[in-house]
Amino acid sequence: MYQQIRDALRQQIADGTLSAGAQLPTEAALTAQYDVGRATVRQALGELVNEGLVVPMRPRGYFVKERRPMVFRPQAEFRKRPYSAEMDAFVTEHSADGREPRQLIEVAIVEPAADIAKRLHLEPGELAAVRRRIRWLDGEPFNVNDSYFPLDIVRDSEIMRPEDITRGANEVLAELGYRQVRALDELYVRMPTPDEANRLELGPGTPVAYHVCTGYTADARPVRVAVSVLPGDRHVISYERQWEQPQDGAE
Amino acid sequence: MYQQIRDALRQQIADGTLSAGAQLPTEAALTAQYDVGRATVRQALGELVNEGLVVPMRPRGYFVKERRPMVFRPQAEFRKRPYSAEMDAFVTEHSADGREPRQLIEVAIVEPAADIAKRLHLEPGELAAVRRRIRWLDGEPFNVNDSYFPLDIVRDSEIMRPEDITRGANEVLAELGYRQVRALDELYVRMPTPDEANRLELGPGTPVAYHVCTGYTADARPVRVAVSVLPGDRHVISYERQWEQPQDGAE
DNA sequence: TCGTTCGCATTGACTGGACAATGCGTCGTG
DNA sequence: CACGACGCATTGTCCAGTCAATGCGAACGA
Repeated sequence: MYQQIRDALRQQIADGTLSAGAQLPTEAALTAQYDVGRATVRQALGELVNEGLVVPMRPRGYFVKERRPMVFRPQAEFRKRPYSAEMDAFVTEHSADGREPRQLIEVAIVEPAADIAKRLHLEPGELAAVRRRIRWLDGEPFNVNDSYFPLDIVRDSEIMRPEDITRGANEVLAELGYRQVRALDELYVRMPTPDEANRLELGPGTPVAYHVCTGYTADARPVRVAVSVLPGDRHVISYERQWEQPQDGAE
Repeated sequence: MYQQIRDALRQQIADGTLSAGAQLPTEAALTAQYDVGRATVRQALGELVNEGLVVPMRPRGYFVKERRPMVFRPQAEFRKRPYSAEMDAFVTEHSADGREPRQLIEVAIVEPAADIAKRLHLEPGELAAVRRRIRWLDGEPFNVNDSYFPLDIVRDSEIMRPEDITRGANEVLAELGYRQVRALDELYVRMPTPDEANRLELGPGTPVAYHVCTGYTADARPVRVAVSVLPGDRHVISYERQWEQPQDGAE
């Protein structure tokens, strides 16, 4: 059965017989080795592909996938440096040293999708400004990040210009009188839409994290919704938490 | 081609022609409708299954998958009640009212896997206690959560007993003199291993979040590593963040 | 009326083929 | 030596069929 072939190959990948980047036997070789039809071999290989373990490089053969995750730290927006030694070590361990970053920023005025509008407390028809950003690393797309702002508060501000804002869009918002003091993060885990798979060049078997961050001012007004799509094989999402002495425990 | 069939069905799911829980046309119906071989239809349906959009309920047919995510809030361990009104609203929106929870706890002494041992600063061969917990909701497995503790600090404590600790394992740790003041969270997004897929009854096309939380005492000693496996179709992971007035912005 | 058995529609697994698409290397040519 | 054309190995797509597994409902029997 195809499960035997699949499990045998998976075992070889797990125990290192087939190391990262190595080529698997060809379909023809497996067909001969196990004496089955080609469809059976293809089903076995297909499942490994969907598990994200191997990648077909047509027409060169199947290869064991490599994984080099980079740290994605939502808290970095407002706290550049980690405050604990553990996080420091963790970030440097997964650093992008030697890889060449690139990004493209694009600004538009849109009527946001229903879920975005709801988080920004916008009525149907109200407009928002969106800064769309795509990031590359070594020429490969890494993640996309769209930040939405209510149009009436950022109109004519620096945020509408598609250049990199070195001091940060959040700082510009603060200068406009909308300093964020709180944020709510949501993380959804799912398979990518076909559109996302195209833009991020995702192979099958690569899930994504869909990260939505809503930032609030001191008077509880939402002024920013940042939506990120993070391919699972290229990211580790990380948070650091700290609390004061009298803690109320709960399992 | 199979892509046309796949895209047509996906469109019908997206625009509501096929609503959540509805049955898709059978393979035979699609074969006739598009005048193609059955393998072609199966490939189209297979891709939709791998995207997590439809579920095959053999032998009744294919059905549109339903998604009812529940909030997973890592911060709840140390802060039972959300501190912002937004989080309050968000949690109640995705509440589990009317669904029946159940859990099973199991305690063991193990030599932890290398990645766990590293986070706990254990030498190879040193032992750890692990509290393994599986949670169900309405009789369906929901998530698994394994908490590791260095054996030498929890030996003979309440943590070694496989009962529910109402005041929380963290509180017990604190009573033993190991109060946690900091934690580092890591989130990996990937497809489940075959073992995870079995234990959590995951269909194909369901990715998981792999959540690792390491808790530290005031003198930076790691005393607890909690590993959770969260099926993507049943969870939203959520954090709330707050910061003090002088913020250092960074885009 | 209730319980059991059986048929049937449907998907799962598989065969053994065919032709198309594609990247790479080789060979030949200018 | 450089460049282009070609062949080839390999995967992608597809066909037409067979047999097995399975859950549901209908028919049947007590």
